[in-house]
Amino acid sequence: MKRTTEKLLKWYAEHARALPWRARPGERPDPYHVWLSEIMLQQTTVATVRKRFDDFIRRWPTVRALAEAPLEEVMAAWAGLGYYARARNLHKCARKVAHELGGEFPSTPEALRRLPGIGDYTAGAIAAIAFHHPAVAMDTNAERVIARLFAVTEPLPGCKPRLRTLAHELLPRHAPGNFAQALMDLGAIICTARNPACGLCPLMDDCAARKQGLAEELPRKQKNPPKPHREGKAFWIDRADGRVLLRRRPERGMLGSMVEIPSTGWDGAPPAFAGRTPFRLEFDRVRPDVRHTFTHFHLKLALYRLPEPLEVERARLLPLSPGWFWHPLEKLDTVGLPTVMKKAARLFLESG
DNA sequence: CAAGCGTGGAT
DNA sequence: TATCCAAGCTT
Repeated sequence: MKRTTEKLLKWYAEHARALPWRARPGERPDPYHVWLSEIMLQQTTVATVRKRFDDFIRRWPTVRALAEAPLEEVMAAWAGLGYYARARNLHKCARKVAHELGGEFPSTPEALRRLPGIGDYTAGAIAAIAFHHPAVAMDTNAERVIARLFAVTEPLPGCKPRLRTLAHELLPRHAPGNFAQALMDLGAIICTARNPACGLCPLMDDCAARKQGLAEELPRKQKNPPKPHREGKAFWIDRADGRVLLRRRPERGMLGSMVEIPSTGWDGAPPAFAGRTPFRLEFDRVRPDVRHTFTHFHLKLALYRLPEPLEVERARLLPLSPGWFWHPLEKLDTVGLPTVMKKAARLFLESG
């Protein structure tokens, strides 16, 4: 085994973070736990996942239990975590494992890779961590550590194949799981994107970037394009019996399969209702506006509410499209609103 | 294969 | 306020 790898594993043995989805020393990790945590952690901070992982495990202790759950419940449980395609794929994947694979996750990267929501990184991570399969798991941490260790100056994503090859040369076949997690912990604690703590790094003597004074600027990558500003309107249509009109968004696109307060315009799509406002009703403006930033644009959402709640008999006459539904206000917390809609709902409730 | 896809925290 | 970043995947 390479000396660098030995140093890394020794450091990990002493400094590994204790995380809810990690097995205790000597115990076998549960592939279901590893899989769920890896999906949650895609582009999401450890701090955020820490708060949500246990909720899922408690509610659905096994992949079979998760497969039995209605999609709507899984989406609601995922609300606030973002990148909602992950939740749809999580559910699809659970059903596939439960119904086509006998409830057992595959153990090779190739087989894992065929499951929904599992790409190259996640396949490698599950195989290495849960099944001790000799695979590398190239996430942004691993890429950053390796790029610095070998002073790879070619920018991402072009250098990805080279980084993978270099990582593979360090991979200890007897401890692929610890190697993967060691790279991630080192990247998260020491070899951080900004202000790396090179003075504390167990690999400082081996690091080519440090020797060349390049650590902070590697890996190189293109700048993100600026985010445009968009605007939209959301409508609070409540009923005298304490229900509010909501709708489930289509599966494809922004906030796919999530519940929203009827709104229009902000994603560039035409409104789902005819006329300027839903059902040509009259509305009062509610202040302030909601401001929210998505992956690729800033949103300013103007809020409108009815002057008075609709009488139930009159509300029944509204021609609701499929996907629209009256929801009890006291259960608003459990319906699973995405964050932008949670912000809007809060302002509506405070205004009424 | 470049673009689309959430959110919260740090700077 | 603006920008970047965080255990990426899909089309």
